[in-house]
Amino acid sequence: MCVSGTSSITGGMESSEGSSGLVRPQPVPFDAAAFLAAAASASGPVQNPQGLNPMAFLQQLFQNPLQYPMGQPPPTPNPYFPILPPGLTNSAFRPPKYFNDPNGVIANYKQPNIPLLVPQEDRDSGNETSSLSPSHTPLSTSPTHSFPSRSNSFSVNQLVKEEVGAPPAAANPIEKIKEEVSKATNSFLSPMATPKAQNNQNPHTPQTPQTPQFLNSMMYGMSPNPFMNPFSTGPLQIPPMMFNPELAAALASMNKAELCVICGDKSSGFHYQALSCEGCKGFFRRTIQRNISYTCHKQNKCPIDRVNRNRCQACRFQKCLDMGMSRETVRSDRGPRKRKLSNDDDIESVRMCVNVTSTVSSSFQQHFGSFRMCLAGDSVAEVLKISAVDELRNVVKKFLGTLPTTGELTEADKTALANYGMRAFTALVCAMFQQAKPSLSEQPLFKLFSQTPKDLEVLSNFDFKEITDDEISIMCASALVQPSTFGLGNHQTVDSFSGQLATCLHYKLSTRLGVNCTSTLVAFCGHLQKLYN
DNA sequence: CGTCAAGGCCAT
DNA sequence: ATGGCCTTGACG
Ligand SMILES: [Zn+2]
Ligand SMILES: [Zn+2]
Repeated sequence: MCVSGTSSITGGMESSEGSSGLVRPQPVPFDAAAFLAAAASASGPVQNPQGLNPMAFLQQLFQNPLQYPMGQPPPTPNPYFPILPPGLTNSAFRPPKYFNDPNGVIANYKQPNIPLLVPQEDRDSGNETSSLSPSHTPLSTSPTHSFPSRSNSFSVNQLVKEEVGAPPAAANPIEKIKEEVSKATNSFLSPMATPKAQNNQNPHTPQTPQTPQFLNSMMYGMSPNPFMNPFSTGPLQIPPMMFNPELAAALASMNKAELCVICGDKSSGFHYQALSCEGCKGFFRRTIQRNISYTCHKQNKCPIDRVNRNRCQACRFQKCLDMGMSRETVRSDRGPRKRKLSNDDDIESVRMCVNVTSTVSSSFQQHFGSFRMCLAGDSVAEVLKISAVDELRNVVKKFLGTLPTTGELTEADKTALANYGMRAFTALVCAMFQQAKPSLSEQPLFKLFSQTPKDLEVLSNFDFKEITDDEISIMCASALVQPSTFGLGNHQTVDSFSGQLATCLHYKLSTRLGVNCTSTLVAFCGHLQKLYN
């Protein structure tokens, strides 16, 4: 069941040199007909009893082939596969009633707060900026300070817009942090990916189903927006959504939820976490707000439908609860919802990036050597001298052991990450060094590539020449910390940390590339994903 | 700015 | 009390 450390990447390939190579994992065949039959005959949300490959199901839907980006199906059946049988329209992928979620895995999924290795006590003492600056050369063009610190909109126009403001000299260290924040706001702090469908359509032509904003909620229960983490698989552990627009569209179209799950009237969206009509919404709110209790005068079995829903308040309220309406989401105080993000959070976000980056970067250089120093001098980075897969796996596991959060994973999980990510890791390192200094491709590490030369081709589309050591470290760590790894015991931690790494990379790129950081990050993530095919 | 999901309003 | 429609505020 779990990925053992022995032989999942090193296949039985005998290369002529006798060195073990990195083998591309292959997708396994999938019996789509059997799965569709099971789906058609099911009366509720379909379980995935055999742990079948979800991508193959979607492939059936869309004749064009989709690649399964993770290479292999999950080793254990995934009971949360949320595909409904055709014809079941009143579907809402919300816990607790619409998922098979007996243990509340989805309903209770939350991103944990990851403790950082860097202590935070001197957060106000103002020495932080020194760690910001070394690799941060101020943008040559005039910085864009005059943007509001938190923009509510994200548009290309705004990004492309040139600002010609004089940079205010920031003497106060805290001002410098704020300056960092505001500089990063329009690139680093804005959404990484806006998977907008092309909406240049004629308003009179039938609209192709757009991906609703709440698709993430439907797919991921209460988890945070997966679009913010390009690597996230969500608790369902399906392939990263960012690179599967078809997957998103398919699930969106299958989630045409129109009816109130309580009375069957036309629904007006989610209310108190249940798909419901205006009537049931108001009824539930009044009941909770005024703390009313009802009694059924029959057997607590009154049918609730559109015409009869007012016959018995007790049974209606009970059905509201049964269908998943939550008391907690009725606001008791009249006040507005609390905002989740503030300027302080922006500062905190930048601080997190700085801390995580410095930890990862120093550990990376300690284990694998410095990219920039290798290019500058005659010394060859240690990583390039690695000649055997087992050796690489050991160093990688040691590296993972020193990172925040992955250091706390079990040995088996670290092994799983190393096995899954080693190929991409090697490809990244080789591509970086080769691009910057072609003569280095004589080094032993490149020999591990004899079986998969295409990896370097894939990465040749990405320009690594100007890259910094910090960025390399984060990129390589990202290659290893992939939530789509199979057999993880602690998937949640990996998912979360992969998001932090992506955020760090986004931030680092923003200090070097300004407004181009987002597109660069997305491009990198896209290329990286191909290495797991 | 548009969407989602909260509360409020008020004719029925 | 109900529920169709409106306003509001957070979020992306
Ligand atoms: Zn209803
Ligand atoms: Zn009743």
